Amino acid sequence: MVKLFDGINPKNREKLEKIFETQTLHVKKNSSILESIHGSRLIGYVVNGYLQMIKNDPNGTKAIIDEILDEDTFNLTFNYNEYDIVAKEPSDIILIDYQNIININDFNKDYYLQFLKNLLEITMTKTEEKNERIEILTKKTIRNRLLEYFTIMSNKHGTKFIYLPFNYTDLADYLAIDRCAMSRELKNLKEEGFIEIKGKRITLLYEKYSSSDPLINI
Amino acid sequence: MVKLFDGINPKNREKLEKIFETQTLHVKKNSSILESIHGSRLIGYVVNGYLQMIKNDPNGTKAIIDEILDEDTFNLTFNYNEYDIVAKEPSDIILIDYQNIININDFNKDYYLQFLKNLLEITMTKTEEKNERIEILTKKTIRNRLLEYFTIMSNKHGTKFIYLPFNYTDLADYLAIDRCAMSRELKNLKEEGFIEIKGKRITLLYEKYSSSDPLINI
DNA sequence: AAGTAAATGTTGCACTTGCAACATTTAACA
DNA sequence: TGTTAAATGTTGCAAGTGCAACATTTACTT
Repeated sequence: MVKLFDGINPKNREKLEKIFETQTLHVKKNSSILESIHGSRLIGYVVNGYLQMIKNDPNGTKAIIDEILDEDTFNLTFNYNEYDIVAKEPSDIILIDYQNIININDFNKDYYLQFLKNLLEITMTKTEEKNERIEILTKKTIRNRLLEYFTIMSNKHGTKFIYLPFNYTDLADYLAIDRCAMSRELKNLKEEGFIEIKGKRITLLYEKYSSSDPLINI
Repeated sequence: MVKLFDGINPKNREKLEKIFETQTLHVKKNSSILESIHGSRLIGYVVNGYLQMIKNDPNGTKAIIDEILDEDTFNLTFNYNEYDIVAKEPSDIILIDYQNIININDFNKDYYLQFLKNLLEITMTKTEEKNERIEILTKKTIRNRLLEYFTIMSNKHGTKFIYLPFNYTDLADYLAIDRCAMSRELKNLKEEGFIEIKGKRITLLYEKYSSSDPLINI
């Protein structure tokens, strides 16, 4: 997985940060970064910590739009749509105004080009991740969403073991289903012998899954 | 909306296409492009036409992952996840192997930089669009999905009139809901006086919408 | 270690929605 | 223009799920 400053030595990275006029942010757990930022489009780089891009409904429903882990990058645009970035863990972030990246025209240092390519690569990968997310959310039943999620995770890491990257409450939010109903369905899947659960480790006991055919047990 | 070759004159565009070894594709209506491509990661540019990135479930459920209109750009990666690109209208496409874009190192022509910036800009905007999609799919009821979609479209164009970019069958697929159930709910919304429907033109009759509060009529 | 908050497990019930089956309208095309 | 296909409208019903309310476990905090 490419990171934002890959292939750029510390000295050149420092130069870049100066040119971009980056600002550094230390965010406490459970606090938002919205009040401490300005600009119309920002690139954020998480040095360490864990962020969530969320959209709060007035009715209390929390939609997890994106999750941003260590050394990950996100972009935030301020328009008609208001998202919030909340630190689930204490986080250190670097913020760059997108315009400062783009407006550099005759700066033909190779590390600037490298930076652009990194950012492009990261953004494209992000798009693919979002495609997967969309694919999951397209499933109509809780069972199919869970199985689709498991299958994707399993394929991604090439093993039948899945370590959930977040807790079950957040997983329910991520899959956009009711936590209690999810809990019920996980129990069903366990009892029917399709999965095994030990804390945040889930083992897939089925060979192949398609949402139409019955599951094939091994 | 930035397009892939914006700010690049025809002569330089031609040079770029040569260096990138682009291939041109003419796709008939309702046919897939999967069989005619190779590479591990592709950038596609739709000269004219209309494409859909879809994921077919064995049970016949069609998930619309992305829709690609005229002069739009998409990226396609071949990994564990198999998507299909289908032309809903006869389309002309330019395909570029992503590696050919990235592997150019000491080519410091300004139009190459411009191209990279365009691609970056487009990809970021794409990410935001997918965020909106995710936001919609996060809603748990048909009514809320419809209203969220309408609100986003309305805000985007700054008017209370919405012209659906596709037919109702596809809209249902896009919102990942049953077409019949959607038809039923649209009827309800009409009868309750929240919207007005004339073909593919929908007029919003409410001032503000939040999925918790009751709708405010005007 | 005690006390509090957060996360997880459980279950009944009302309601929404997917599904199926069919009618009707509109579009496509020879 | 007539014929066929596609899109849209309608509705009963069974099934799945959100919601609420609560029990229990685990994680924090001082």
